[in-house]
Amino acid sequence: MNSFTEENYLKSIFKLSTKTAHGVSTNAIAESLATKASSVTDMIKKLSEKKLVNYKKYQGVNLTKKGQDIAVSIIRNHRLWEVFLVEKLDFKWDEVHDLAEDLEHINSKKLTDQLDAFLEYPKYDPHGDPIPDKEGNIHRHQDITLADLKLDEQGIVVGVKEHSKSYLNYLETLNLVLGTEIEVKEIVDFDRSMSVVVNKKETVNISHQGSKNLIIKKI
Amino acid sequence: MNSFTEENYLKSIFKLSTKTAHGVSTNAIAESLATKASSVTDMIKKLSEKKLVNYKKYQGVNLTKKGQDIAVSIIRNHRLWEVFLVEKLDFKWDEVHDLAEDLEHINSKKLTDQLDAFLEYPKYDPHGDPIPDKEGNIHRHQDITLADLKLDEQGIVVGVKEHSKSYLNYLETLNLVLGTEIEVKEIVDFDRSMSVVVNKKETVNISHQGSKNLIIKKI
DNA sequence: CTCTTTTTTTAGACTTGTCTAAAAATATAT
DNA sequence: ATATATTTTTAGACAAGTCTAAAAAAAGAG
Repeated sequence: MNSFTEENYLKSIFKLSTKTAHGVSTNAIAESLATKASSVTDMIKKLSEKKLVNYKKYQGVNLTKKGQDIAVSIIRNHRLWEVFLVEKLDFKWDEVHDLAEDLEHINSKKLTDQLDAFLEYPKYDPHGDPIPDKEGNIHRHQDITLADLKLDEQGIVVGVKEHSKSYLNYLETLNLVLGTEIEVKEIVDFDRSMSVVVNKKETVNISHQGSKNLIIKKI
Repeated sequence: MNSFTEENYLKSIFKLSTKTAHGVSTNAIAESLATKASSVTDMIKKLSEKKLVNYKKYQGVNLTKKGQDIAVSIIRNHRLWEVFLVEKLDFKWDEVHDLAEDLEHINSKKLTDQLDAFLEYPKYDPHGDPIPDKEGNIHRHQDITLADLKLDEQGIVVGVKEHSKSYLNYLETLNLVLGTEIEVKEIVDFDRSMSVVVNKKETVNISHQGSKNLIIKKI
C-alpha cells in the first residue's frame, strides 16, 4: 500500500512527464507539490526502491509501468468523483477540485468501477479532462485553443487548460461553459484579445490569457 | 484541522462513552483502536490541549462539546456513505464498513449535506444504525433484541449490534435482513437458541449469540 | 490495612515526511 | 575553458504518531 503522499508524487510526476520528453526534474516536482527539492529527492529514493520510478542521480525521474498504473488510476478516481459531485450533488465546476483531491485516494477498484457505472461511464470530467477507462486508456482532446482560431471560425468549448477557481469563475461570467458554441468575430492585433459570439447570442470579449487556456473543438 | 488519527480517537471515545457512565479508560480506547495504552495516553494529552476531551491523569476521558460535535459529524459521514454505497453503488451490507472508514474523514459540510439530500435524508444506515441529522441529533432505536422476545411474540428486524462480516453473512444465509418479519416459535432451554418464522414463510434456527445481536421492533 | 495485581503514565527510541544549510554536480556565459 | 549560476543531493534536525520497558498510581484480596 502507498501513502497519500506517495500517490501525490506519482500523480505529479505523471502530469509533468506529459509535458517533457526527458526525465522530470526534482525542482519541477517540488514546485508542483509546493515542497522543497530536498524532500523530493528523499521521496524519489523511496519510490525508486519500490520500483515505482526509474531514477539516476541528477538525471530526473520517470514512472515505471507500475508507477504509471497507479498514477492513472488515481486520476481516474479524481475525475470520476468530480463528475459525481457536479452531476449528482449539484456542485459547481470550480468547487470540486479540492474535494476530489481527497476522494481520489480512497483505494478500491470496486468502488471506482461501480461509481463509473453509476455515472454511466462518463468520458470527460466537468473541466473537459478525459477520464481514463478501466484499462487505463486516456483519450486526450486535440490541443486546439480558442486563441488558435482565426476570424469567423467556429468551435465548441470542450475543456480548459487552467483549473484555477478565478479562471473558471471568469469563464462562467462570460457564459463560456463546456458545450458552448463560439464564433470569432474580431481579433485585436494589439493585445490579441478576441470578440466572440457565444451560443449565437451575446458577443463577449476575452483576453489572450483567457482564450489560450480554453480548449476548443472546431466545427 | 484534525488528523485522521485524531478523528478516529474521538469517534472511539464517543462510542465507548455511550457504554460507560464514567470516563472512558485508556485501555478500552487502546483495544478499540488496536493500539497500545501508552500511545493512547500521548494522544489524549494532545486532544486535551486542543480542548476536545476532558482529561485528568488516571481518571479516564470524556469528550467536550467540541469533541462530541466532531465525533458525531464523522459518524454522520460514515453512515451516509454506507447508505450511498449500498443504495447507489450496489454494495452488500457486509462490504461497506471499511470503505466508509476512509470516506468518513473527507471533511466538508457541504459534501455531507448534499449527499444527505441526494440520498433523501435517510434515517438509518444499512445496518440499522441511526444517522445523525444536520444538527447532530441521533434517534436511537430502543434496545430490544431477538433474544428478548418471548414465545409467539413478533417483531421486525431493525438493526444489528455486531457488525462483523461473519455475523452479517450469517444473517443473510438466514434471510434475516433489515425489515424482515419474525415470529418466535420455539426457545430451547438448554442453549437459548430459537426457532423463528421468517417473513411468515420458512422457519430457521438461530443461536443465542446470533439472536442477542439482532435488534428488533416488536409488533 | 498491607500486599499483589492491574491500569496508566513516563521515558526514550523509531518511522515517515518534512525542512534548512551546505556540498556536489551540472549547466551557462563569456 | 574557466568562472559563475543553477540544480540536485546530502547531512542533520524536527514533528507526528507509534512502540517497548520501566515506574507510578489505583484497585482488589485476604
